[in-house]
Amino acid sequence: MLYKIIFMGTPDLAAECLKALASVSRPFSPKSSWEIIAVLSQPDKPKGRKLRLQPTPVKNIALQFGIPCFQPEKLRTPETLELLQKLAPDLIIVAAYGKILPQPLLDLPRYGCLNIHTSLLPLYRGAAPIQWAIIDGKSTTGVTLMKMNAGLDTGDILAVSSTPIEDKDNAQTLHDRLAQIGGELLIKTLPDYLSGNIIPTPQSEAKATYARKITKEDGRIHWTMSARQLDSLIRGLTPWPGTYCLLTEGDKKILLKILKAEPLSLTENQNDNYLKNSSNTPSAPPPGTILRAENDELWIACGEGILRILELQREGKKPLPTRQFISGTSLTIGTQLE
RNA sequence: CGCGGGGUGGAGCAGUUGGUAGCUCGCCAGGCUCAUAACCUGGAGGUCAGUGGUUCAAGUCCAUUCCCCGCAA
Repeated sequence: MLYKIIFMGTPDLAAECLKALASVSRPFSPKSSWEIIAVLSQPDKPKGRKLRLQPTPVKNIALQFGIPCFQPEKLRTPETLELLQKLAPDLIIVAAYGKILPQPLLDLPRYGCLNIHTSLLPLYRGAAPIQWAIIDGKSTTGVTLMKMNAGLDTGDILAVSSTPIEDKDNAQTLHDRLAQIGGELLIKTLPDYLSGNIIPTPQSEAKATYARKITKEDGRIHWTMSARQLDSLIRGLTPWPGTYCLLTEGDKKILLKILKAEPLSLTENQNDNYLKNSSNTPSAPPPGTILRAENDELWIACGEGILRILELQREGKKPLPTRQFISGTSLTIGTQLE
């Protein structure tokens, strides 16, 4: 039996899964194997400073493996549906495609449509599960393979694979790991699914949470948050869209990106002492105050605790480690960031 | 031609109306110290991104090329 598969996806994560899937060429049982007969990806979009058109990561992989790649503007057209009907897939696999699949498409393949989602469903349904898991300070996340239905990431679960979120993980490192795990989970689960050895498990609606899309505004640092929360926020939004605050310089406010930081690990007591001693005011300095700026140490007062900045970037300039940033910029203790 | 910032010793920056190129680090040597990533003294290291032009004189003004980055996507 040769299973004809259509793969739908767009960004790096999907490209990694496609690569895994396409690399397994040998039959998974004496009489069975699969073939990716076509790939669907979003239309190329302008990127970069010059707004040049660039192929999607999935398209690149498709080209590399010589798989036909289609990039329809819309799925809900007779033409697109007809195209897919002619391809007559036995199975469709979707990974971060970027569009909702209409019901006729979900019903088209004999084995349905499977989706790879980078969270432990029913947690973090939606667009940005990786980021939100980090931002929320979760200790574990993972990848879920599920059978798609009309809802948003609401389908029955076929398999999961989990991974711990390390203190040093950011959205990039976690993404890369989940992409690899996702690919492995896919090629490991698919044979069992196709031979009917897996019974899909419904998700618990009561436990479901939603991971809404990230915007640039989410990267605005609010110093009233705790140092720990800000650390999670920074890691969750790295490398995109990044976090930033504003520094007043003369009569201008310049954008300051915070690329890397960590909560200062002092005891509560030391913390309090520093907060009191470093300020001219009798009470603790308000959140956003620079408490220390020398060598590798750049300390900012937060709503709770102190954030130690490790790497930052001012607008128009390159990213710099704290030490080098300080050597060229005069940062006065007591200055307020906003 | 989407808007904007910038390319100055090894790193990061300053350089005012054109007139001897500075600062914070780093590096090298010496000193202080029980010791040091701390402190003191001295030192090396730059055809100021490239090219052309204006001028008695250009890092600075004009033109142009290359490269980096923020916004926007």
